[in-house]
Amino acid sequence: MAVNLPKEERQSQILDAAMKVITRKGFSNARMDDIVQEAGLSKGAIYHHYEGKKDLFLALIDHWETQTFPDFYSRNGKERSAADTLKDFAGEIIKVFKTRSYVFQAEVEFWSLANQDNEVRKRSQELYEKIINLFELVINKGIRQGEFLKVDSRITAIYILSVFQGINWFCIFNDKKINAKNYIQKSIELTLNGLAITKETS
Amino acid sequence: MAVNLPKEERQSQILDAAMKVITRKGFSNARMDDIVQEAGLSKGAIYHHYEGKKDLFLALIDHWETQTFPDFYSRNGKERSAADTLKDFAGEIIKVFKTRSYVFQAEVEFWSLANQDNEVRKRSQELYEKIINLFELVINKGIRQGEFLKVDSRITAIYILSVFQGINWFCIFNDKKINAKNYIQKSIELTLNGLAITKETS
DNA sequence: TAATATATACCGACCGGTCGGTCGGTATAA
DNA sequence: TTATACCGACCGACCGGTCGGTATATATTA
Repeated sequence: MAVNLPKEERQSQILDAAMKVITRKGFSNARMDDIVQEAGLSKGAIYHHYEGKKDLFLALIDHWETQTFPDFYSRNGKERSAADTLKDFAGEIIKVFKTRSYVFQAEVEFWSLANQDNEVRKRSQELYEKIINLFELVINKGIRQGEFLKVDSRITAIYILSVFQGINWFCIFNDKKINAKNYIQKSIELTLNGLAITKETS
Repeated sequence: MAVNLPKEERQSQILDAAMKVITRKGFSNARMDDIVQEAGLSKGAIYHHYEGKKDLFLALIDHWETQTFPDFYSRNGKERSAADTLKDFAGEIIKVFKTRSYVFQAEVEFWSLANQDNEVRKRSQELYEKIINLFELVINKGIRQGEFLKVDSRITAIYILSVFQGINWFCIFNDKKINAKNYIQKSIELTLNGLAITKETS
């Protein structure tokens, strides 16, 4: 029998296992027994910490938030220009893609389930609102400082979010012609080009 | 008992029903019996036309392609500029969103399942490659005619695809501040701004 | 310090509802 | 008469969840 661990550690262990299994097989095809096996624990252990499969998934959304972009929120430093901050974000995306691309596969699952379940929708939206707000902050700063055109910050934030989500293409499909890093780099260039008041020749 | 229909009509009827149920409940939660009921037929009828649930879903991908953007491919007329053609695409997206927004919800399901199943991945990618190729055609035309910067056409095509996919935000979540039409319009503006050689003041 | 009691963490065999798929049959068309 | 289309009761594998139990940690008492 596994030695008793502090609640937080054990739950983190379970969530990590759930993340692996669910991103690989999808929520519905992921059996609780798969997660049990991946975690190296037992059904009892998991049901001791979570009420059920859905509860576990909801916890996974929060877990995703805290784990995936730990450096995201600290990137909005005062000394950097808005454009540079957005480039930093792009760099973070590339970094995460290289080390933990399952992060993006998880997102696909979030969206799919958000479409079917109100609680998942609510939690997912809360998560994305935070990211959108962060983007808006940067965009508004860029506008204020005369760096960017006077665009609608929320629309533009969703725009950038969507462009970043495009990385999913490279997580799910096989693209032999271009790679994710290239996509993100060129994309952020294009976006900044569209936002900039004076056009840079690349 | 339902009157025998021509194969194509009956299959289309089944696929329409499957589309409705699957976009609402997701593939796994959609029961064959749900589809049976929605179609107003019987299990026997559906299993007569399709080998099983997965086979039905694969057929749905093809069905999606032919049904959703009937006007997409005809939009690339020679007389219109590349920018205008992209604007036309955006207009199509808005039109589809208004009349059949489930189309975009279906895409989320495609991506989710493509991540888990090779056949679904293959078919989905084939579908998207066609769209990407179409976009590339327009982008290359824009470059050739001195309208656009000399960007990588494939990356840019995926970029635009991603921006359009952003409409899913409005299909799945509740955005009280902005709407899908606005998003698409401003987005295509931003994108064209980024691509354009001479900057238009909006 | 050891013995005892209580609470918490963990185990895994088992249950029972669900749902994809089957198949013997009937209706319709050729 | 034959072939095709359609019907729907039924089967059984599968899997989320349960629960009686054991192990470990913590508190209490002698």
